[in-house]
Amino acid sequence: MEFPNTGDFLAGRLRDKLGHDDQAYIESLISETCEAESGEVLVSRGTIADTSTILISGYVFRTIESGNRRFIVGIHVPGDFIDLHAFALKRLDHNIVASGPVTLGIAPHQRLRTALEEKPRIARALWFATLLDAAIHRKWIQMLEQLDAPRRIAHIYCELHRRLELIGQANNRSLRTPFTQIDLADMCGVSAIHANRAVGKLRELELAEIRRGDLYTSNWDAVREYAQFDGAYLYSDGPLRFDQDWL
Amino acid sequence: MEFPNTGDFLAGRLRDKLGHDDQAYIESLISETCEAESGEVLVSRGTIADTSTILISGYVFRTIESGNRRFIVGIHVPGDFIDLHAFALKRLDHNIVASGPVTLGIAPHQRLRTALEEKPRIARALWFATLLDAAIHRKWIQMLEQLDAPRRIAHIYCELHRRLELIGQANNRSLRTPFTQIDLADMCGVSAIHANRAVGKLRELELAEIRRGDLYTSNWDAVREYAQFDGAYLYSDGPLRFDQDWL
DNA sequence: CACTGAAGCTAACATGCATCAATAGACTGA
DNA sequence: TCAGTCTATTGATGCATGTTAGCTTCAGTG
Repeated sequence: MEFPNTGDFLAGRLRDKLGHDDQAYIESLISETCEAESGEVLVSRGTIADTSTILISGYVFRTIESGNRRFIVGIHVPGDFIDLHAFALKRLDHNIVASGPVTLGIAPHQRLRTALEEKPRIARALWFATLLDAAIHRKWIQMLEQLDAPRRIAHIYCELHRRLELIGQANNRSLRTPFTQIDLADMCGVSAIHANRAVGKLRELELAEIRRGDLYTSNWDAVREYAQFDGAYLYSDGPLRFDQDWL
Repeated sequence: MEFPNTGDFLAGRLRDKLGHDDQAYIESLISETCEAESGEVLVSRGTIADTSTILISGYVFRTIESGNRRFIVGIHVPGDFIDLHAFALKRLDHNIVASGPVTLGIAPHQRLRTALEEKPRIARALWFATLLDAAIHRKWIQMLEQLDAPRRIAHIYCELHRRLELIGQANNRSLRTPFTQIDLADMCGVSAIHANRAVGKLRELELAEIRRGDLYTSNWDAVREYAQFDGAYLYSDGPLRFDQDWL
């Protein structure tokens, strides 16, 4: 299986936590890749699947529909397993939707099952990945409890920037996404109009300019301070040393 | 190891998903039990632990301190593993605090390690438990994005009621907790004054009376409808049939 | 080129919530 | 018993955000 930049981004969040051979093994779980268009529902709530999916390029949202409105409860960047839960829980409690064009890797559950049997370190790595998802969820909860709309938007971009950094795809001056202001509103739990005001406020404060989802800034540090961003929850400070501590 | 009502509540969220022998095995992971008082910090952010903890009785909060305010990002009921992450992540990104007096079971990581080696079904059950935590987190995110303060409070009580039901500790007419209005405020991301008004609104609407954390209602269905509560995200509809599907 | 639809933007008014101030009740310890 | 503290409660005021409406900008596309 050939990838755009093999091994560098795949299992991105496990970077430094797995050896090169383990990363290659995870890549071997993928039976095929496919493309999807913006807005396409990749995994539907309630569907019972026999494959799981790795995001290779682009962004996807985890969304929950409720009362004819959509809420975004999470975002994924390349290298993330986006529906590993489907493997253990069988069905998902939410939808997974492409934001912009995406490339996906398909991992049949059969291969995952074999991997869990034969490679305990892989099993722990996958568990770690789901724990990291939970840690990110907790941060979002706190963010929603604590921050006003402009800060929420800034925080979301700070988190994405850090996560892209971890897979070597971050840029010093900008962060390109296909997000609309409606998407930002659905992430922050505010109206689209208010998301627009919040974007305007970041511009007015000369912290960042957000145009069609792309964020431009000359001072990421100032943005991070404004959003009270502390990336410790991403557990990206070096290896977890599974080998010594586990099994 | 003897428990108040052995096997009935422990690994409560795995109820129906594990056989009796597996439940007994999980109980055997506990080396000792201990008590703690209200407000006691059971696990501190950043601490490196070599044990994990099961909640046997009482309630605990997951809290994040930020800007000299406390935010509650999750609640646990008896039967929950409260710091299983500490086993895989080594350190936690948040604190765990007792709400009211609690009884805890201590599971040394050494025993967990052995369990993961020897009992793949236990490993999957623990993974399932952490996935369920993540699903609950996602629901909280949606709740914070969608609902106003009175509905958030109602939703939190609905969730707790359902989770207590799953361990056979729910009551038709009431739900007893040691939560203060300040606790409710910290869960909902509103001020304590506004939490008071939200509680007042539930009273005014004759949906529920909340006094010193205890909720009394004659109509849980009405409360659930008001909070737009749908418990599907708790994955409590029968066994997952690990045996057939996994390994 | 004009048309079209989606996205971005703005204004005006209504509501949710924060904040400050003040009070009352409940528990605790001297 | 009393004082002190935590919790619950209420009113007044201002900011944050929702809602409705209408407008502009821009990227297709005919």
